[in-house]
Amino acid sequence: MNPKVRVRFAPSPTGLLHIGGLRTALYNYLFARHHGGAFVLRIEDTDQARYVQEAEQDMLESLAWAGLHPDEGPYHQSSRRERYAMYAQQLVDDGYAYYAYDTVEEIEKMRERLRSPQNPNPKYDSQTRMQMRNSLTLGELELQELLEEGSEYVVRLKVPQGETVQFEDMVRGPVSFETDGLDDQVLLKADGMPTYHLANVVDDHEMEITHVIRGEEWLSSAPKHILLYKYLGWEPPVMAHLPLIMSPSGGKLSKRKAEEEGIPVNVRDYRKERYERDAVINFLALLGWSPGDDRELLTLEEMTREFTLGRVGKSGAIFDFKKLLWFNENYMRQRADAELAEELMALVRERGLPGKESLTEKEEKLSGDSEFMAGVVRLLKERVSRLPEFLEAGIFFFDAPVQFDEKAVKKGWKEDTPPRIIQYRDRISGLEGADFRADELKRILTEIVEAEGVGFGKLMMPLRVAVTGAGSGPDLFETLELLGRDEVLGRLDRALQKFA
RNA sequence: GCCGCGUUCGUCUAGGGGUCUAGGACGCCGCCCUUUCACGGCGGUAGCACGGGUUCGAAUCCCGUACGCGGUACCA
Repeated sequence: MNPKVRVRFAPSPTGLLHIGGLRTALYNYLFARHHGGAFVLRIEDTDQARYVQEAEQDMLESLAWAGLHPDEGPYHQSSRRERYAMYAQQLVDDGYAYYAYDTVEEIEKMRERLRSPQNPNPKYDSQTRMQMRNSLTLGELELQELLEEGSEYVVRLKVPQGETVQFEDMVRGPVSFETDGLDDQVLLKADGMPTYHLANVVDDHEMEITHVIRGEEWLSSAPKHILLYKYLGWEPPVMAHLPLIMSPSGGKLSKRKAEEEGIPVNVRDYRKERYERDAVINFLALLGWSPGDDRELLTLEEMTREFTLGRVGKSGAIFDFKKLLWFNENYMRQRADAELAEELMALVRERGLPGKESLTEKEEKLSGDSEFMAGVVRLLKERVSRLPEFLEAGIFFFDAPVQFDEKAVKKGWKEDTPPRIIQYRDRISGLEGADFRADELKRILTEIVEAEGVGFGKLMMPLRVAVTGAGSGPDLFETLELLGRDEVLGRLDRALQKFA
């Protein structure tokens, strides 16, 4: 336990919370909780052009859904601009940064001029800065003039030449960069907003963040941050760069790729599709981390107890959707039927039944009957992976089948079938209320097939097709019981007519 | 191109010099259970990227190659 530990999750509100972002948040959360420290939420809204209105709300809701409750925040960088400007000025005053007046066109011109096969992306760096228009190259007078004109400028970090920046990454071990490979990063943009680099360093310091746990895409900019801490006279936090979540086809799991491969990418989608919260968390935790033994199903508490950065892997992890489903099945089956039924009912209220424009009175009544819905859950629980699938797999519970599985019909409905169905129909039609039970229904069927001297399937198969439209499904007698006598009789009559 | 990071079954991973003829999980395949389908049980398939070292001994340490990924913006 180290109560001094403070970590932050710092998403930028440029879109909905990404599933990879949730994992980063989770690892931060687990680390903080493991050490009894604080988990801080900070919104990095320094890019006004890419700001998305609903993003922040979504982050908050998604984090809450995931159960990752921040101890502090959300803090907003947009409301702290004076701080950044102040430190940027300090850096300039101390000679670690400078004003640059180059327009984007001028920079682009420089790039075009220097671009070559060997150097496809020329940088604004110690090699080129003396050829640009900045406070290092411009004369006193010219500078004065620009200032008076109110010309736009940015503040750039003056990266030193020939130095090596080294730091210890908690996931990767020692990492080092040559400053010659770094560019003179813009710290303060022309609109007065800081870039991520300045803002995150200032905030992490002022918010007393002890450990920066973030995605590997930040590894390359870490040396710039280390430099900034040094120039600002601050102790840098411990860094930990997490491996990326990859798409099955390779590469970072981007929105486009994920969607192409049928993987929901926004946490909101998981909420909407009613994935089990614990399943998503458990799955994400194990995507890049392991408790060190063979356990796979872990509670948040267990994960918290076991979590250390040392057990986080170094290589990217491919998002295995099937494994997520396995976790989802596991957690879903642990829940009570009644509870799942409640959720299912809410789902129906929200989006109706699959394939139906609107609900009929009967559908309305059935889907609002918690006992009936719990029955649907009970019969289908071992056969579906996600909550909405109860509706898809159990649509026949609400209405007599319209479509009949052709193969099942062909296989099960023979010449001699109708008389047996009629026989069964007549027998069960005599069952009153409470007698219309699975065991009784099975007994009667057994009697008939035995009397006829045929196998169970001879009657069961056509019966199932007639009632559900499919060749397979949950226990037939339980299904009949749940459907109720009148409904079953009606369906049998319809089928008899249809296949006559 | 340059810089950085990485590389154990198809996938997620355990493994941190001998106990590894490399363990678990998902997936896949088969068998059992069940006169359906699932669930469950049992079993199987499959991997240390490659090449050099170091060492009595290397999946484990070092170097190189290959491949992958990330970065290379007044985006985060």
